[in-house]
Amino acid sequence: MAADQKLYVQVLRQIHQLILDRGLKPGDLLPPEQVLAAEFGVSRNVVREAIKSMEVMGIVRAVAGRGTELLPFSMEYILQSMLFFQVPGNESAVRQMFDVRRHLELSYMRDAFYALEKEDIQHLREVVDRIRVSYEQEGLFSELDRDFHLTLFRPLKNAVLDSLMNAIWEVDVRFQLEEKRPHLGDSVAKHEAVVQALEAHDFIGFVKAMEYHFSSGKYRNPGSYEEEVQ
Amino acid sequence: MAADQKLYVQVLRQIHQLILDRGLKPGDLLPPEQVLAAEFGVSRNVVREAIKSMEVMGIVRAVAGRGTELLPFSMEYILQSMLFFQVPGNESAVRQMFDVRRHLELSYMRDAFYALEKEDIQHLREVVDRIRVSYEQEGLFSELDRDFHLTLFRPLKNAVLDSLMNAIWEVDVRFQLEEKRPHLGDSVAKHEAVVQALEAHDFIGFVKAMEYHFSSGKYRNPGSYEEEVQ
DNA sequence: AAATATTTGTCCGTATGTATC
DNA sequence: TGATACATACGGACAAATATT
Repeated sequence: MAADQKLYVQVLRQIHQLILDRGLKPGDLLPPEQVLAAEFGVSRNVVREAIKSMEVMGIVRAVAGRGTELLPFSMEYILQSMLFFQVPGNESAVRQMFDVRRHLELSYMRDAFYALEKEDIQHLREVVDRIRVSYEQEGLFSELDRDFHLTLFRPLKNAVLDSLMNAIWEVDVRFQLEEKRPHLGDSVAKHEAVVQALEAHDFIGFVKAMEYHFSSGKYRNPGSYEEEVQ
Repeated sequence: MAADQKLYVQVLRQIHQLILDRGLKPGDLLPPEQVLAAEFGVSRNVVREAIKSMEVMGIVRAVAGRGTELLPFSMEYILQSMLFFQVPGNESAVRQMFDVRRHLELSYMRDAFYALEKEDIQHLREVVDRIRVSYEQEGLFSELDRDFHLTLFRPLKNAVLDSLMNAIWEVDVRFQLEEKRPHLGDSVAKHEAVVQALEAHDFIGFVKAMEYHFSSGKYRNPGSYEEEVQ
């Protein structure tokens, strides 16, 4: 019976506590299901439900014949649930995600500008050049675009931010809500402007280019308050 | 055997497809486990594993004797996994979360300012007044603080943003990483400044107050580029 | 109000495929 | 190659919670 909460949730927490107590790190194996079941005094079925739940969250990976392995931090599993909520009538969730992404990028661009190394900028340059000739291949543009934006903010070394943006891009690639194909030339120019500003170490130009990048018909201009404050 | 992927994942997708096909909305009930098991040609255990996975992701809620109900959009379940990754050596994830929250709030504050209604501001005023006398009760301050910030951005009607911030606050309440108790008076002043600016319809004051709010010893000042651009 | 049916919750046992040694 | 350990998957059974009549 559900004394306080469901059994498999309690087991979930007990496993979590066990991870903490034993100081298990990514790559380590959890005790076998049978052992856990015996230790917690529950059936293997309940342990399985708990572990399967952890698996879809990207916390562990269970492989037959080997064991259940702890994985490094990730939030990619967000995609899983996003797909579920992608039912007709709730498609606004995708637009809201894009809105969050736009705000995040514009908000973090300052830190990113100063964190980017030469190699990063060089990589961005290569990506833009490849974008220019990516007209033909289906889906290639999305991948390059994603690479571009993730590279921008990777130097910040914020795993939460990385994972979040990655998840949002995953949604983007699948739903192609932005349909950039029609104005791909436009998009090339926008990315080109960003890279050029970076190569010139021009922060102001970088800010302008980023705001320009997000000012397409699909996106509302987020506005800036620098003309109001001071 | 795992032909392509694990069976419960396939069932997960089949259930998803079923939701789409039948156009199930939040509040609707999924078919019983036995029916699903029969329909998909798998054991009931596998169906349960799939459903439990959906449950921890906040997609459904299974209640004994009633059925499995579809839930409205949410991202609160992120908390579940964040807690797991909170193992020693990875505690930076929490700080990264706070950093993301700070950027989100500062980035969205403009939209929030213009979206806030009178009732919202009134509610904020009440919360601040209650914060002032929340010294004694343990944990009360955190709840009020959370209420304050969520109220700020709720008028934006962005479920993704709401859910995200809610999850981050959940982490905050649990870990109390910011330990505001020592300088609670300081915190009262910061919230007070925000509300006063809102009550006076003073956008610039609002911006200053928000930046002031996030400028404590714990938080790095995110900086602003208005003095550089233009 | 009470009996009955439905549905999830939990357990047990067993067989099989697979990775590791 | 074989043996072992482990996750995978199945089926049946009963309890507990809820809904229905």
